[in-house]
Amino acid sequence: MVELFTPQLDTIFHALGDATRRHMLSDLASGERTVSQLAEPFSISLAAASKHIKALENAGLIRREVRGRTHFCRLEPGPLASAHEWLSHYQRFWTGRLDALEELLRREDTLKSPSPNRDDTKGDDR
Amino acid sequence: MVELFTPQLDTIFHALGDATRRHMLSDLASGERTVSQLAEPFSISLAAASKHIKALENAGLIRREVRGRTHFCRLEPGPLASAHEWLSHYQRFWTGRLDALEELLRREDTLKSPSPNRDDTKGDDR
DNA sequence: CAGATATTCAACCGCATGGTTGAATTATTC
DNA sequence: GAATAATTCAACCATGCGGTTGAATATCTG
Repeated sequence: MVELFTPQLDTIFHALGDATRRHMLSDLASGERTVSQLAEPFSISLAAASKHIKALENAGLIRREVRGRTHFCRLEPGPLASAHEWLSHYQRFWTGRLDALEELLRREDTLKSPSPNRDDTKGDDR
Repeated sequence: MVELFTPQLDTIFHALGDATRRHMLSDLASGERTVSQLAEPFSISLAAASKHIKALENAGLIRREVRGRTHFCRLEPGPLASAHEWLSHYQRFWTGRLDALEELLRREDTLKSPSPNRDDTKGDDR
């Protein structure tokens, strides 16, 4: 179907909406990192970093493996793929390319006939 | 550089982190909508919808054109493309494929250290 | 002009967020 | 066993968010 599991997208996009967390992800792109390593570039407390990491973990964006007293984090690609896929749905808007489905929708729109979904024909045109 | 203009990504991803706003965007994908039309599917006040719309506008995700007393909103693809592009940096993690940028980074990496893959254990004792 | 329509503004509420600090937990090391 | 290291927990604080309601601002219409 067109729509993904939206509550997950909520937490994924929310996690991505913070520069610190995006930076952590980009750090994790080059390999496994411990909590302290992830926290190091920022001038925030370790507790604050821990919360960020938990947000990422909660969104499924990273996975944590505890070895001894150290927590190692690794990137988990699935949710990133989901977000990417959701955005791909709008790709036609910046590429200008239409696929079959979009062409259909667009045809209806230019014909100005009542759409299948919402027939708000009460509005005047200009 | 790998990173886009991060403050913009903050607001873009934040705007996308709400199901109501994502729904509005998907509505706008089939064409121009007024504020009331955008608000209609949800059981929230018009003022609340207005705030959502302002968040989308603020992130540059939509553009507003006022004709008479009615505000028409249209999708603005640029920021969506930015978000999509940012996520694309991580595409290799779920496709297993390397893009050009990654190949470059990786080439540098393999030149520096013998470890070919992403395990860069730097001087870690034990 | 009066009234209806479309939308925003302003004040408020409850709750989540991102930050802090200090104590607690768990694991390693001497 | 005691000290140190890695991380979380708990309490707290300021700020922002998503929601509400009621008034305000334009604009269209009769």
